[in-house]
Amino acid sequence: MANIKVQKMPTIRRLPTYLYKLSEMHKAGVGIVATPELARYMNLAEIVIRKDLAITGVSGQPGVGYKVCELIDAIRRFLQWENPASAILVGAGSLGHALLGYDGFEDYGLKIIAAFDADPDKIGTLVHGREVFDIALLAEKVRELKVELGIICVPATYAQEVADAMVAAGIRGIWNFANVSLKTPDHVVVQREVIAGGFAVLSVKLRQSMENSDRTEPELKD
Amino acid sequence: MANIKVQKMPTIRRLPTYLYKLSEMHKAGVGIVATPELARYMNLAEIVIRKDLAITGVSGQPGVGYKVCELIDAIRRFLQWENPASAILVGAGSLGHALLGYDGFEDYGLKIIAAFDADPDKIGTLVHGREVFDIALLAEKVRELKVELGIICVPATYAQEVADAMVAAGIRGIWNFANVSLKTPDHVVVQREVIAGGFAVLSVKLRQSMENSDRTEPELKD
DNA sequence: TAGATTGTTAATCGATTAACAATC
DNA sequence: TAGATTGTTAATCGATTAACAATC
Repeated sequence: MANIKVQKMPTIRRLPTYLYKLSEMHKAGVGIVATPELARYMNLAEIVIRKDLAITGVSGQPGVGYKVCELIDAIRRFLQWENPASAILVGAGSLGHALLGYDGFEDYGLKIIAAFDADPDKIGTLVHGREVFDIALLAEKVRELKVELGIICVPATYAQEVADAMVAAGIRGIWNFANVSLKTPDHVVVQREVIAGGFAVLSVKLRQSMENSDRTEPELKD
Repeated sequence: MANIKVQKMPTIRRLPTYLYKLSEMHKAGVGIVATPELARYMNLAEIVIRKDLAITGVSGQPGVGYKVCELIDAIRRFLQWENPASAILVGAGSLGHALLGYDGFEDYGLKIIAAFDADPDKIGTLVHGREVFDIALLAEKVRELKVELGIICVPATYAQEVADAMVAAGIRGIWNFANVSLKTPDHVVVQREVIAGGFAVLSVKLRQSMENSDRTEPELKD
């Protein structure tokens, strides 16, 4: 099952955004940042920012703020992004392409070093500089390259067998973009990404926004 | 600010997954589904499933289960996915391609009808059957095609100006894949998608999994 | 009637928010 | 000292889980 429950999920999900903003500030030569500025950037209340940053263990200076560098280091340490984990990606379709093309992952402790596919037309090609191998070579390559993570971008129907192959090859963590919940042994961790889930939230927000405007501006028409 | 707060977020995020599974069952001719089966599929406790389904308003039959069709309809109604909303997408890079290429959105009440980009090399091309227009034509096309939603897939630096253009053109909802929080007027709803956030969660899960195995199998070595 | 499942009510748990003292 | 911000403690709120009666 590998049913690890993570606490402070909302905070953890925001950490990459802090990291991005802080890196920008660092590049711009800014050394100190205080809660109000981050609150404005994140569109969140100040108290949320302070609680979020507390998770990393850094302490700021009352009346002043936090050291940008310290925060960057602490977030990267908290997420274990100090030395990038190497990953392989299975499924060189359009989503696979998109993930292979995203440079930002390097900053996020993720290095996708190879791709795999079952389609003979794709095997042997290069996608954003990474070779696409025959899926049959998965186990071999994973062991050879000492890969820890697997990213699944295949259609739902094939996702479980790909996961099984990854597990058999010794992978410890799976980032699953396919539309199924995977069954894996306890020592393998799975994170499922449901992009449509975000769209569902947007849809509900839209409905609420309509309802609100109906209530607050009822007689705008005449 | 448009700071709409949505309750039962976790449930809402799972609805598309139920919808997918239920549609599969429907196609396979299954008429009734009970909690235990969904619990197995979702890797969740039965009580979670029942609470999730309750949000849609359908009532099942004790001892039997829920009607698959009823659930499908109710979920689609709840999310207002009965008649698809039309959307335009800005930024025909690799992520834009991936979203344009994802067929599943049709089932999820989303119809991306056109794309926009600033790159002259991309303008005029077709991506998965949709034309890529000059970003300068955004307002015109949005009004002409009566578009309600905008999807932002441009680099963080350009995201705010794209959002401003969308708002000016009359768009009511923005799905934002760029690495910034957008500022929009109150009547415009924004949903930000931080894909790296999922990876952050995976990273924390991995750490916890390591810590667990350290604790439970301490003397495996000898 | 027996077995299975729903759906309600209550209990627990964690996350969010508020207030404010401590610190620079 | 005055102003700003941190970080702690407590209060509120909502989500998750458990127990079980009601229903088929």
